[in-house]
Amino acid sequence: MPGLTAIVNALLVPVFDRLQPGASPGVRTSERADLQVDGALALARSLHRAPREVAEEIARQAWADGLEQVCLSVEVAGPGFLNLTLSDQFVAHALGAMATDDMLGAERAARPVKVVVDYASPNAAKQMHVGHLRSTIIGDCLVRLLGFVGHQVVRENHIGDWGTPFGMLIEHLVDIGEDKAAHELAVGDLELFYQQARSAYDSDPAFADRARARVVLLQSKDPETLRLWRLLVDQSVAYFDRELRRLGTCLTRDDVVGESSYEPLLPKVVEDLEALGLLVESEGARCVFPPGYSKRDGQPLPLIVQKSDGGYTYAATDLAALRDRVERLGAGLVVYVVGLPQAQHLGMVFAVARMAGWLPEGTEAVHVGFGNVLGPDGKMFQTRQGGTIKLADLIDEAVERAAAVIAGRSPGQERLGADELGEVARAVGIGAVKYADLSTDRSRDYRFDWGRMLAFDGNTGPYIQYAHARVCSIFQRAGQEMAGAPVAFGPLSEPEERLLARRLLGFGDAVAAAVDAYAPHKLCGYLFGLASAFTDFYEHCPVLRAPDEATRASRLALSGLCGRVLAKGLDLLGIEAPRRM
RNA sequence: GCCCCCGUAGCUCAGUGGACAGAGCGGCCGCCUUCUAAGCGGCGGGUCGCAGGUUCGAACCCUGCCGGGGGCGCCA
Repeated sequence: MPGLTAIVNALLVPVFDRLQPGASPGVRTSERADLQVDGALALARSLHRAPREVAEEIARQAWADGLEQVCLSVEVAGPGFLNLTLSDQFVAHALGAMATDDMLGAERAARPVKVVVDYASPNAAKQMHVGHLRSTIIGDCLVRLLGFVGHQVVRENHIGDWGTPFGMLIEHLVDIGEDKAAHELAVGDLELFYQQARSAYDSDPAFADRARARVVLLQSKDPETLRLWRLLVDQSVAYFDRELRRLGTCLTRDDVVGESSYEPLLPKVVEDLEALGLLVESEGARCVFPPGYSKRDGQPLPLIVQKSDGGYTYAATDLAALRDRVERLGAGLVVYVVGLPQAQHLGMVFAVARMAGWLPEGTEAVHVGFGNVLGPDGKMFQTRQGGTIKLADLIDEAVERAAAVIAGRSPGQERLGADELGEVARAVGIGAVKYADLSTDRSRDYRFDWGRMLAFDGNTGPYIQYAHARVCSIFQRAGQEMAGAPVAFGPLSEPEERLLARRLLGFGDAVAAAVDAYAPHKLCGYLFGLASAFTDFYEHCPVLRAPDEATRASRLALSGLCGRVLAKGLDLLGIEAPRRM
């Protein structure tokens, strides 16, 4: 279903086209009117005419062309803007159409493709931390958004399960014994395991020698080494699965496609690069030099695919993965939810893939980068001791803090039972963490602050959830299901009804904006505006005690649609919407 | 030295070509016999890092500079 701006835009395009082919009406939402049209100003310039005069002419012609069907009035304002006031009938009609649309007014992708989303990507035998949390939360939201608008989404959790670190990890496993190692990994004590392996490697030359020898065994597919490696990876994956499940993500064990999966493809990547004449041997390493990248000294910067010792680099793995996703899976778009420091590396990988023809015309690879997670002090988010914050501890703390806030609610209201309180605390705590991450521009560093993310005021998860719970409360008192809310929207005579209606009709545009820019925060911003508009409406417009039956039905319809949009919006963010809080 | 990201109210952040730059928090003042006051309204608060340029119009685009962070050959 086309959005509101699209409908009005379509009405105006012929008028603009007549004055100058291709001119854009520039319809947008506005604080001064239901919709605003900016295009007359730009048009006036290229026609060398007075802007207000052009605006008047457009208004007249558009009115005759059918704008009358949807608008109560069109006014020329300021230097030449058109302010549109939509007619009540049209707003009511649009709301009705939205309420009966299973996309709630969002538009399907014009060209649906298979999209691979590469996200989360923790390292086997290593703790998951806040960096993985960001990738996971943002990636999961994009998976939901892209799927919602009709793309076929393939999730890939590209875990680090191959390479030189596994020599020392396997030797450490051998040293402490398989049973003990399995136990440590199973209970999620990966930090300890990794650090011990690391320190043995750094301090014990004999251990380091064994570790290096083990890498060779692993690469030559020695059966016993592979068995031990498998043990490490399986335990790690089981641990990741538990944490990701608790977080409430779309990722499952089936989505784990580790670096090792691409290992068999690496020789062919290098062979083919060589056959294409792209491979250059430099200082013993085998490299590709994509144009546009340079080193400190201004010389071309290589993407090293094979080291001088014959080992493959992660550039080779990334190339193999990208190639596999396009060639075998048939991906038209591959999205990498990876930290911003990887921008140059991924840019080079994409460039080389293009040069090699592995990323043909019409297919696209996108780096959806993100900034660091900072602590409340503005420095890297760490424990007081300077250690990594475990994802599991973070989730525990979120749920505990949410429970404390919920338990401290003002007296005189219905108390939640212990079971429900636990469930709500889980939804609110985890939702707060996710929302805080998603609600700011992902390319910036973001400051992790418990107090702010769990506040019930402002652009927070709990605030949106609370607005939804209030809608549910109305329906509970009315003895109705929200899903079965009326879809007949009345006159909307109060300003708060009107504003709520306008905000509701913006859902499709908000989804499109978030998808187009891979920017979840645009959806968050929309939901905050909607929740605010609902709260305003709720304060000023009694629903169940409305003055008359028609108003009551209309307000119930508005509430119901709002509740559904809030729930859907939260769902797209990967956040639950409890019915009571 | 080159490249990338960031710089907006005391704080945390929206806004990336359109009308007087917005929100939340914090501060001050109001609002609960009324569908959840976990809320709402009001007041105060900004040379949009600096300087040029393009444009009818710039926080937004271009150039230079300042400040913070990151990257720049065999770790991933």
